[in-house]
Amino acid sequence: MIVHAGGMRSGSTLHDVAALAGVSPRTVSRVVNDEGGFGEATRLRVVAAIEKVDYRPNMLARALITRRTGTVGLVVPQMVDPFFAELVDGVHAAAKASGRTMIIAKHDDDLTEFDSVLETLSSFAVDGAIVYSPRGERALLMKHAMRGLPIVAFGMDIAGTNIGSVQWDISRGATLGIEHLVNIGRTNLVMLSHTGAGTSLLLPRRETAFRHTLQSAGLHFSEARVVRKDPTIDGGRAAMEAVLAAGTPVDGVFTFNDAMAIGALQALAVAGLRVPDDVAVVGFNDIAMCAALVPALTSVRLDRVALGWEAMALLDRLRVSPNNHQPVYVGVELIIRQSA
Amino acid sequence: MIVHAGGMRSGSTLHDVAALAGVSPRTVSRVVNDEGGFGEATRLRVVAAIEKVDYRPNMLARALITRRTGTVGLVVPQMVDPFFAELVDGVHAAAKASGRTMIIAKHDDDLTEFDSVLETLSSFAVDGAIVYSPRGERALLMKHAMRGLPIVAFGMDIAGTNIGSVQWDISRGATLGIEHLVNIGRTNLVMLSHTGAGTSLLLPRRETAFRHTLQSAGLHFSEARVVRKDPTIDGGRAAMEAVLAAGTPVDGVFTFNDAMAIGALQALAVAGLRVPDDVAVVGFNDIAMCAALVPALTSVRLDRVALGWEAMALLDRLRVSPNNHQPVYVGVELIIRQSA
DNA sequence: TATGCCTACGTCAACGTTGACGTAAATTTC
DNA sequence: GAAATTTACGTCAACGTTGACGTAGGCATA
Repeated sequence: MIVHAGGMRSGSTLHDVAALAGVSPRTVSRVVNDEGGFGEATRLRVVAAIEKVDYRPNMLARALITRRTGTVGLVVPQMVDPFFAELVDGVHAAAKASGRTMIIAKHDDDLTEFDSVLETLSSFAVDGAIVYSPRGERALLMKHAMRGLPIVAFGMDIAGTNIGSVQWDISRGATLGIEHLVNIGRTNLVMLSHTGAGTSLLLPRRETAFRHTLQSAGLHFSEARVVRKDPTIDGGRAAMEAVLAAGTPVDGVFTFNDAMAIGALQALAVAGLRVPDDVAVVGFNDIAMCAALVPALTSVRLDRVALGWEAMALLDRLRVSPNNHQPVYVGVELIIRQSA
Repeated sequence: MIVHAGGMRSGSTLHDVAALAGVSPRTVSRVVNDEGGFGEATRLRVVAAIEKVDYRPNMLARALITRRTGTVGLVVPQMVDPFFAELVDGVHAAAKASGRTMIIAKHDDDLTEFDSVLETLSSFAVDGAIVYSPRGERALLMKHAMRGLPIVAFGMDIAGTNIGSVQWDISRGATLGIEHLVNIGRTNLVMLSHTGAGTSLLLPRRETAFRHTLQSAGLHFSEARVVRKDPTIDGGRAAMEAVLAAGTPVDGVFTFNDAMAIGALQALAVAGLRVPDDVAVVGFNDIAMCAALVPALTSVRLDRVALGWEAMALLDRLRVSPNNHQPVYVGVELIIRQSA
């Protein structure tokens, strides 16, 4: 069958190019992959032929043999929370810089969905997966890692064959935020925390830091100073309202995340309290919106770009030697704005 | 080579299963795909063997032949804007319900990145792509569609072989929002719009609706009543401040999107104006956060779940017959809350 | 009883590419 | 100038799966 000159077929192959250039498909492959082992004149003919038939390599066929695709998978619970959306951006930047394409998947904190997502990535032969596990789930991670998928997990201590982790030092971040409240002279601190203490691995560290920092500052800690609600704007507002309604004296608030801080700001405004004059507020995560709030929110920044880089680098190391990789920690930093 | 009984190999194949079950690989394939043409006793042996060697079909090999993967690609500019994050959710729900897995990619409004993303999806043989094109770019869409990738584009009028579109009736949505301001007795309306009028296809419709609605309500329209800034919180705040600084009389504000509305609320609060008593505000898109604001934001809701469904359904129709598909419109609705 | 059809498989090639290996000609080395 | 090496290719098989087709045996039908 003759390839119609200049015609755009739905898919041309190495064979089409080879026929047109008068060489073997293997040589075309060498040119495409720049393997060397071909002459300049040949290269030019092949390149011209590739152009003419609009040849694109078939990743499926290639990956079937090489078992590599130049693609990394990123798995997050969701993207509606800007924290994860910005995390995606950080990893995406790192992937792009290292010449890889990235495909994203979400699991909505559903274990079945999570499993099937890892399965899909695995069956597409991605070079590795960077994963924010639902509720710190480990078993499924281990399973897929053992089957041969290199995995970097966020925010959890896990290690083993084909698996490593990248984390922020949450405790230190929380301590930074709380110490700042102490340093600016606040003595009646309250923490607005996350209901699901038992299910999130990240949670207890912030509360622990709160307790310890208060104690080492010589301030009184009591359980009444920790209020737990949903980690949302509404949850933050409700928590702040509860604190005010209970009459707890308060001049400083530290929140589980920025959404709760936004809710707290709302409740304080409604109550006629000024921020930071009457009450100082420190958020956590430093989502982009923090800077656009009135007053702009002081928050603990978790460096998402650095996290993306470290995750990508760890993935590379896993592919070289799949074992014995220590958790990697990336920087946290307090961004001081108007609210505290 | 003998398969070690019960051993977990990095990848078992149809051949391993077949050897263990004492049948041909083709028969195992029939069982796996439930094609029929096998006896119950055979099926049981095969299933047991699959279990024992932990067999997983290799999607690459399968897709290489069938050219189908049961996977759809979703391409969006970014996910930091909650509007897109919620769009992802809508499509994801539809994909899940129709038994497909979804992979997501982002292009950051970069044409090169956009091209390479479509290339990647194409080379992974996704069954189709659902795409929010950067700045309404058409040529690249047509190119990839012509090469055989079924594409559903969001929010732009486009049709052709392997390509169709799904849209909201932006004009109607804008009209709903503006008429609401008129209906509650506001006569001095202002629109906070998007700077990049020339580059976004969606933009002019809202401004046109603003002009037409004012005129048909017998209200005075002047260019001074449209202020254009970045479609962000900061942009919205700046635009609102500009309106107030100019001394333009205003008791109703319609914004390009919710982020700008949030900025407007901030500026109004700083200026000591009450919402909605002094100034009513209507946003656009109805991102989830609208309900959590104080005051809760009245906004034009674009049904993202319905959009996901329609996109998925259109993709199916494209696969059956690749031509002559009219743009599909999905509902818009005004959600009235406290701000107007 | 011969014919036709259905069931339950097996065989073989193909999808598009790359790894392993072979080889003739050109080039370098001693 | 013969031997060794390198260059520039080609050939063949394999990756793991499915489509197309073949076939032996069982069963119903004429």
